[in-house]
Amino acid sequence: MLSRSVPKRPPNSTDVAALAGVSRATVSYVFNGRRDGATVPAATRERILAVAESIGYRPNRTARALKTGRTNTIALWSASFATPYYASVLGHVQSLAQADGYEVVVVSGGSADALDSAYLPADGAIVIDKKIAPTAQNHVTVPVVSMGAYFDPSVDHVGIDLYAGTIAALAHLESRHKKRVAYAAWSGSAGDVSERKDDRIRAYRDTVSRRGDTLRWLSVESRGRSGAYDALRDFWRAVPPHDLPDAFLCLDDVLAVGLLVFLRDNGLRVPADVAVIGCDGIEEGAFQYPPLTTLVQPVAEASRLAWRFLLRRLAEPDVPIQSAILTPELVVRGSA
Amino acid sequence: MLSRSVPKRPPNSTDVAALAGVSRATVSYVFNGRRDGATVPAATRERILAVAESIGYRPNRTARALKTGRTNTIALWSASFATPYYASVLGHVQSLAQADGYEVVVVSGGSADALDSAYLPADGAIVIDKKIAPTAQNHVTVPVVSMGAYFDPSVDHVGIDLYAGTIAALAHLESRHKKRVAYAAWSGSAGDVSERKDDRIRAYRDTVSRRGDTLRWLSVESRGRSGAYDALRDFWRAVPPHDLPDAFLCLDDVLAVGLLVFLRDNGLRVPADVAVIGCDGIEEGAFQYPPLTTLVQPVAEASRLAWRFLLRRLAEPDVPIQSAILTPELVVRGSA
DNA sequence: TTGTACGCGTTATCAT
DNA sequence: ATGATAACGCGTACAA
Repeated sequence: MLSRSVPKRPPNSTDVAALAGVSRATVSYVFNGRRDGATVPAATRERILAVAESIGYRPNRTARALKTGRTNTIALWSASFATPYYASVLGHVQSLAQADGYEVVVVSGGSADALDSAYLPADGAIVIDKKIAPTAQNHVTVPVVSMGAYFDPSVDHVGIDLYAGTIAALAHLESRHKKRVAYAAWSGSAGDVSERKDDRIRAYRDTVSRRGDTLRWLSVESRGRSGAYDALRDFWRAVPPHDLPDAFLCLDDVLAVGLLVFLRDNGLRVPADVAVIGCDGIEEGAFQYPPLTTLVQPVAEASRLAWRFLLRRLAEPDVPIQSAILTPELVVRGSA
Repeated sequence: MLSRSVPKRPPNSTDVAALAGVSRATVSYVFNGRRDGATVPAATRERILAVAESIGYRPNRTARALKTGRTNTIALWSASFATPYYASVLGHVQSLAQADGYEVVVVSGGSADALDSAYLPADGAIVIDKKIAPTAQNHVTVPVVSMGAYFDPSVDHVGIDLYAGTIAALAHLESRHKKRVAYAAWSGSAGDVSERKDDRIRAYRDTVSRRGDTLRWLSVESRGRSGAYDALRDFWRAVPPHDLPDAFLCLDDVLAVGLLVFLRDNGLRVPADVAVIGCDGIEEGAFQYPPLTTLVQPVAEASRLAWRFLLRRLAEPDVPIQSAILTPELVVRGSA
């Protein structure tokens, strides 16, 4: 006969109740208190806690969730978490949530359907740079906080106004006498870069058009620094020398780094020959050569607000739409 | 009378059953099939699916989890997700898991207790660079796959043998006639750097001692590139010039970048005056100036294996310990 | 303090 | 071959 007992069923409240000589209700009250404010006598309470401790009892989260309708989990949705900017948002949100007793489940790709309250075990969601709101069409039934540069104003949101920021960046380039500013962005699925609704792109389009300058686009197919590097290599071959840009405004810092390194590798002086401005403010940029001038997004603040909005909404489902618009800061370093 | 109905309770299987004129069991069979292989006739099946679709029914994940004991969620544990290497692991694991119908909940910090199966809604966990195994002491009751350079061989694991890799890096430095190699690491909580059990540090200690060379340590208090930068600044001031290292081996690439930039900023030639070797192989390193020589960890492969091990363990709890040890590759670029 | 209904899907067992 | 009945998983919270 093996001493190893049969695969142990985790202890449940019935076990605790039996061993402590009380009912399951009392066990529950010890762990959760009760609505009416009444309190379990210290003696019983201690006894129950002692038993629970000794057999390693902890209330089953799933059962609790089924009964209360709360999972104490939120979803964080972004295109990718392997990207420094989103990774940093995750870092912030996760530590805020964890501090308040919530778990964070990460979701990326897929459709809005994935935010189905029944299907995804989450009480709410923070969605980054994507317009997802509960509608009749999709299955999104949990409260959503929309966050980032591309946000949905019809739900709680923490927007970041990159329109104004981009204009500031363009003004900066103008002050440095840059005449041929190009915009560089990942091509993605959202149609041609030049027609994207992104605030950065709109601001570039509006401003440059108003000035009567030519719109110049660099569309980068493949994600990552090397994707940007390769795209610029091809671009540099394809475009006639007299028509090459003297500055690049980039959708994000990762892209900017790719361009920067290509320019460096090819003996072009940055910013004298070609200036580069990024967006996001990831630490890596400040450690580039030259250090990247960039539009710094207030990630910490945005995360804090997003989390606060979501927590509030969970507590008070009927509060009016919560809104905050933050502004990025143009940090001028060496690259422009 | 408002047309807005009362806050809608999400539809459940009883609703579907009623509208389709069948029992809840049949509804369930349509969604899950039945054990005995019997099949629901096409006619009824279509009817049920149509009803379900029309009222937006989807099986409640929590109830399902309570009954089956499966959440279809796994936990991924690491020290931080805001760091490029861990972020990249997350990216891989998340997309693998999602493809197999699992959600990923991210956990960091805290104690092993957080992996309590009852407390954390997860069927299993992948733990990176941390020794956490189910023991009598903690509440870890779910299967754990230990992954990374610092792993636990008593459970399923995908180890990365940085001992051998570090020796290769040291050999490389020797071939470049570097005589005074220092090891740079984050100080962290695990005691003095020089006494850490990390394979990289052990390999450095063993090798350099055997050669009869001096062990040189740079302990970095504050995380991030700028933490490393500042630490090296202080170090450079404190150490007498004739005793300064001519090479740094770094615990990871982020640290290496910080050192690299300090050296660059201070007119030291890399690698001629001081060589730098990192560890991890994050893309950023290849885009540094000079490009970072580094020990590249096989993240994609390791993630794939970890996920496969976990899936297997969930399906067959009793398989013998699954083990894989991968080797990193020293990629020589400009910095050493 | 306790008995008990409830949240909701699953599945073994029983009935046509 | 089809489908229904009912017990079950586990904690919560109301009525007593």
